[in-house]
Amino acid sequence: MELNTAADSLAALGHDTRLAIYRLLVQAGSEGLNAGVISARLALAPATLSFHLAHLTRTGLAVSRPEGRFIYYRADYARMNELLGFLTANCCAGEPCATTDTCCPQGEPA
Amino acid sequence: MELNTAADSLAALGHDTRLAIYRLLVQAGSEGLNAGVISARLALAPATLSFHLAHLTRTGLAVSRPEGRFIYYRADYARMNELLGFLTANCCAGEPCATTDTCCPQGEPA
DNA sequence: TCGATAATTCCAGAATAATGGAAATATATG
DNA sequence: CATATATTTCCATTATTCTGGAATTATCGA
Repeated sequence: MELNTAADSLAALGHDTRLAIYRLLVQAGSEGLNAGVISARLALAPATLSFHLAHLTRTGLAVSRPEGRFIYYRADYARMNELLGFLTANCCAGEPCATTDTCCPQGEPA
Repeated sequence: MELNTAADSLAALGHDTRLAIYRLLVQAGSEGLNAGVISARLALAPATLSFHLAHLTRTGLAVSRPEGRFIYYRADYARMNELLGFLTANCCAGEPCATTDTCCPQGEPA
């Protein structure tokens, strides 16, 4: 993953409202949630929600699927894990990193 | 970790220059790097670097330690892992999430 | 103590992002 | 077909963030 792409994704998550939306999607699982449900749960104006959903979708963190009049959004878990991997990759300068404070509790990722 | 705090941290990482700085710190390990080294490696104006380092420090992702005329910065790995944990917590709506595409390859975190 | 080096703070201009009302698009239902 | 519902797009306003030159603070070495 390019630094540039990772930064875009992190910026997408770096906003209270978008992060709240994203967490709903992560928790919702593979079914996802439609825009109306999200709008109701977070009390967001439709235009505002649309703006943020578009942002999450543009960066690949969320994926949309039309279903009749509704549009369902779900978190792309593969994308999420790529992003998490990017942050920890090549960490700790070769120190045994599972023991250096709490870096990489599962050991240095590939 | 509060949503609000997580969003601030993610926003801090959601900028090309800051993410580049943070990755240098993550790779540098517990010694960290001083501002001059970072400035040289990324070709940043001192004021600009200072601004971004302050941002990373304010959110707790980086920690500074003065050493003579130099100020060393290092990544706070514990903080990083809290943040990563926040993103995946309660994921996948109870589906067996290690098998749902690639969510939580190590299984649902606590 | 003085000059050099490291880094920060101050500041203002430039750029970018967020918000939500209103109009537009699309689908469903009677 | 007409109406209701779901969502998006358009647009203008407001707010926030980024950038880097210049001044400032602090430490080092001769």
